[in-house]
Amino acid sequence: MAKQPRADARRNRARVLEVAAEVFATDGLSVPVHEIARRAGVGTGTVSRHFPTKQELFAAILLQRLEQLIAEAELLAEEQEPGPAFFTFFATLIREGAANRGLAEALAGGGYDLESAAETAGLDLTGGLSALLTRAQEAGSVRPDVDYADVKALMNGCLTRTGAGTGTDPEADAAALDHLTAVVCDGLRSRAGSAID
Amino acid sequence: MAKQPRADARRNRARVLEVAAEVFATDGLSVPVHEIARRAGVGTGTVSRHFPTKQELFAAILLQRLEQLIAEAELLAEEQEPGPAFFTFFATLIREGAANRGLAEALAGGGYDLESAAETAGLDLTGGLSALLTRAQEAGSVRPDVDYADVKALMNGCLTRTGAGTGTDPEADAAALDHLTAVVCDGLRSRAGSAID
Amino acid sequence: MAKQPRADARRNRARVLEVAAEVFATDGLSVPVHEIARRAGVGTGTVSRHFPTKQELFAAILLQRLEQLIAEAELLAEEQEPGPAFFTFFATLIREGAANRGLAEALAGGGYDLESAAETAGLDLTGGLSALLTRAQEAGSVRPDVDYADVKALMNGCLTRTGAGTGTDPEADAAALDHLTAVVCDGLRSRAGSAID
Amino acid sequence: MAKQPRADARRNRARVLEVAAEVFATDGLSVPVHEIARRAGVGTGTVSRHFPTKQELFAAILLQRLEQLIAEAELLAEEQEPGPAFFTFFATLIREGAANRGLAEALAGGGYDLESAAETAGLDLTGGLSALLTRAQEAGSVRPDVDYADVKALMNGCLTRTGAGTGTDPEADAAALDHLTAVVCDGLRSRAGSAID
DNA sequence: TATGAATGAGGGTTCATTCAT
DNA sequence: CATGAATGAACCCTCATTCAT
Repeated sequence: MAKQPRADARRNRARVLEVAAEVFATDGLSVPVHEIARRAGVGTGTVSRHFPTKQELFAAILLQRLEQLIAEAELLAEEQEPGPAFFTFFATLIREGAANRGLAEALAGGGYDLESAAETAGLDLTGGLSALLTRAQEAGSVRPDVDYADVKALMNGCLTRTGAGTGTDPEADAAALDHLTAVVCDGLRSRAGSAID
Repeated sequence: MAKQPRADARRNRARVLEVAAEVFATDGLSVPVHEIARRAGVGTGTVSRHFPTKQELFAAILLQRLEQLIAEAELLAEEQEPGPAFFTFFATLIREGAANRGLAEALAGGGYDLESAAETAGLDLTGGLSALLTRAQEAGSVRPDVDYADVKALMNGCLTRTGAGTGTDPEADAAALDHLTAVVCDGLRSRAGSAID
Repeated sequence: MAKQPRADARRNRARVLEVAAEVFATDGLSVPVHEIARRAGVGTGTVSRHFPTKQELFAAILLQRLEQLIAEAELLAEEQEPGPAFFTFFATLIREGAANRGLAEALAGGGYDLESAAETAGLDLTGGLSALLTRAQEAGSVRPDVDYADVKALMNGCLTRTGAGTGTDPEADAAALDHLTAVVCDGLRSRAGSAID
Repeated sequence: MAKQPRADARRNRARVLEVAAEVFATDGLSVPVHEIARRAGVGTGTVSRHFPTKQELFAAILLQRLEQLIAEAELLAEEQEPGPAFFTFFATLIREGAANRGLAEALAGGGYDLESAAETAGLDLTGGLSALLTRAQEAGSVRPDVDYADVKALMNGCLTRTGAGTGTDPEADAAALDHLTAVVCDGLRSRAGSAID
């Protein structure tokens, strides 16, 4: 059992995480580190000490969130029927991403390779979602010819809807996003053949 | 007899466009202008002469491509039934974007406002796709409760599938993309109600 | 007890100011920021940190000097008769500008809008000099048909005398400048009619 | 007698001179060479062929003007009394400079050493003005304790009045300039002692 | 450990001058 | 000769990272 870091160090680390999460969520991953330090009320050096690289800060933020999401996935897997579990989780991810610009950027692959970071960290979003997907497919709730990558792509697509609709009515945006989510879920459920008419 | 620009200038301009198109397609819109100049074997000033601003270089490349695509859209609108016209064009856009990281970034809105650039240039991708969509909906080939933004979002989503394709087997990637496209088209076609089961 | 900036930062800032003041005084406002950094023995980023913009560096140097000069003007206004107060201050400005190419450039309006920068900073050179002028005119020490712009122009004129002084004998230059200043002051004092004879 | 350049070359040279004179007069010496070529309807290479360096273009323009002015000075010297000759020429220079931003910049020493260029070219503005000045001083029309450099400085001063008054009423500007000129002439005429009151 | 100042490479753009056509 | 495209150094500014205090 490793020695605990000093209490103030732990507090600072937590504070940086908290602020960075907010800032990345609001403004995306390209916010200068400097800005995060400023808002957290610490020096830039403090950020760098805890997260030697901006990428590592991304990882800490995003993987932390991912971990919670995976936990939710597991809970859903236990508590609900395969179909609803999958669809609920899918919608959750989308709402999450819509509320979190940085997460959306990372999921879309822009400028930060979340997937491999997760893998390195031993997290398995892929696994969590994959498991839900597979079960839903086995239960016949989701068409069998889609895979994890497809689902992720559809999720990313939904997320770009939000990006575009800035400056208008946030409630309308949210409604439109929910509607699109529903449409996509419909598509995933449908068992139709797929010739192009 | 219009006054032609000098032959060597045309060659260089073409070379810059060609190289930039390649580089943007491969590496995205954030490659330094300097790098494009280097690969084209010209000085940075030469790039700036032909395209005074990086944005104008984007425009030259992307709008040229867009123009062709819009022409295709119009052709399809004339020659095919509403449904197939829409779905074919949708698939075309996706294949195009998948082969072109820069285009995909621009379509997704990251770092370059393609939409308004197109508008300025008198191009109307929105209009082209919108028209196809509306007609397909009127013909009953596409569910009536999706709009242009939804379609664009789904397109963007498909495009992120490629991004993830970790370079293993390009043919498999292309096949997977086509499959996803087909799935999405299915979804757009389905007339089902949309309760989350 | 106000929070002091760090000692080394203060030293560097001071060093940059000092070097920049020297360099601008000697070589004018068009010296590259890079050069100032080099001579100060710091990186370009250090200059930018303290003075985010070249203009702000100008401001820091010139307004500081201006502030002192305005204070002098106010002191003179209180302690001396209107005439001497005005003429002394006028001569002071000229000597100052003669020793400071950057200040002279800024006063002449070349490349940096000192006037409006001063206004923004709450400084009012115009006001200071204007007030002295008006009072001297009311006291009958300065001919009533000149205005602030005239005075400023005459000052600028005197300053170009130095510019020409081809480096031969600095003492002789200074003497010549003082003499010219005296001549101009004579002219401002004279009450004669002004037909061109 | 050297061989004449080709007729079209002579025409081009003349055209460039003409346009450059206009442009420098209007916009100052910092206009890009490119812009002059463009307005003259020639290639940049043509400008460079005739005037290998921007400085040489300055010289050609400004010295040509200077030559005319010197001729005027000589004419005045012959045809008028010493005093009026001097004052008239002085006023002429000022009006010239006020109408010619480039000339004013050069006279003020900003970015181009007109004086030494003139010397190199065998022109002697100094001489022309100096001669007028000396004669006027000998005739008792100008105070004896000013020299050529003083006069030039006063002229430059007058010229900065114009620079400042942009954007308002051009006629008022011209009137103010004439008034200032008259004031300065008064000062040059005055025989008063010059203690600072 | 925390700080935040220092660093310096890297970005896009401009322009006097050169040189192939 | 004329052309104007090509050049590339120079400019100012940004920011992730390092390191003296």
